Amino acid sequence: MTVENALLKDLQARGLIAQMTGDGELDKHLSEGPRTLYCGFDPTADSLHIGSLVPLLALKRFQMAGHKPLALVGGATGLIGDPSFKAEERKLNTPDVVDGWVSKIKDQVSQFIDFDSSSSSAEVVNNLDWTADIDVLSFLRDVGKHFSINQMIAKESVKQRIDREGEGISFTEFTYMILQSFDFQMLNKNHQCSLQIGGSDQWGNITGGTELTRRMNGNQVFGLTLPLITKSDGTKFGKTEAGTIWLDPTKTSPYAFYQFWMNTADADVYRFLRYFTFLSIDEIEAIERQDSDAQGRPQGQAVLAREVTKLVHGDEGLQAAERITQALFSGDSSELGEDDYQQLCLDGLPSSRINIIELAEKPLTTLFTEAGVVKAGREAKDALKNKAVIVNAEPVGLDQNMNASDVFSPSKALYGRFFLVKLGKKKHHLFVL
RNA sequence: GGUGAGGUUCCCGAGUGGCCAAAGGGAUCAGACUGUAAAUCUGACGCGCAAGCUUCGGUGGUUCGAAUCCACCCCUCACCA
Repeated sequence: MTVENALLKDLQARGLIAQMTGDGELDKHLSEGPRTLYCGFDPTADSLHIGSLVPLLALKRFQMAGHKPLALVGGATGLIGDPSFKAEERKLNTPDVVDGWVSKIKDQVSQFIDFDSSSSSAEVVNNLDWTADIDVLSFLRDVGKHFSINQMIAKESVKQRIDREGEGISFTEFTYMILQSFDFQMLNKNHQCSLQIGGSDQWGNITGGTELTRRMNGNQVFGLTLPLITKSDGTKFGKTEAGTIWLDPTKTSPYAFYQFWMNTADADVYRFLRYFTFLSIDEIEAIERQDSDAQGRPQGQAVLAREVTKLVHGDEGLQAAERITQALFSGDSSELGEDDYQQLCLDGLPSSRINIIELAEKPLTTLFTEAGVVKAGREAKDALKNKAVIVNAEPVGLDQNMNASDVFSPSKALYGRFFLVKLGKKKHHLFVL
């Protein structure tokens, strides 16, 4: 579909439009003036992860184009659980747990959108506010009556739960779609919200909302979904062996976050620049061109890491991440002063304290396992055998395994207390006496 | 409810009495090559520095010896009702 609206054009050029409702009418709708749109984020953990980044940035893209974004935190829907494309029923979290997560996610969401830009100022809303006090009978009569079970069952998003033998869906989760549709209708009524955006897995829930709004409010509203982010090698985006990449800096340090983007495959990096940054398409294409002309190392990953880290963790977080990266990967740690080592700890370089007394009896393999440098002693052993372990620029072999007190003797420590351990090419850990 | 198939180490999947910590593949980790890529090659891959210790749905049993045989139980899948 060809679009006229500048914002939609940009989104399309970035590959950020999976589906749209309204057969071109959304195009006109957005061009006619500032609109209010919303995107929901359910509290399923105490932090959002990078999977939520695309919709979060999309809200910002709309805001920059003059529209008013509402970030909805699902205090109510989080109590129910979205069954869309989920293979199995999820266990319910207790209300106080969800409530705690709501406040954290409110804060997180808030940092991405502008709350002080006159007519397009963002707002954060919580769907618990309009669902908590609703009574069952009203809900069933006023809202439920508009939904056809036949249509709900036919939705692709719940199909595998309906069709598949051995897996079922509870009435609770089945109702999720109605709740989310109700949100859209309420936001339309109270905030003149006319567009909902979300991941492509939300299509069914979103169209449910446009239907309900039309029936209850008589208003035409729109939906737009963003693509599921895929990786060229087919593995799931957003996870590493070490786990999920969270937006919360205490769960994933800015340094680890930066490194995650740094490790993006060449085949994905220019696409990701389109998805995850505000760089213009022209700028991104220029980078791509330069990289393909130049021999050797591309700059795409570094640009991506810098841009996204800055968006999520601000200038300070970016600086911290770059400081560590510079110190560890430039191969020149001799430049670092005592204060710099202090700073690396604060910046989020993994570190642990060591106790000299315990060292005498402790093999290096155990020490590294306990510090979380490796998952099992075997990995450490393997690395030691391969001369892949470097402590303060000095290689350490397997023969030193039972000799920890010598390897980490105070006389060898930098500034009397620091040991920079490198295991393999990418794992760094700071041990402090 | 009936019939059939099956539950093996992170995943897939061999193994039907000792040679089994258990083939093969994937994932992962490390090395070489590189760009903190990709592809490729090499090594490791239950836990443990080691001696050694603990695994093959669960519980008992047979046996010098079981993932492999027996009994019961639990669960999954397929087809039928």
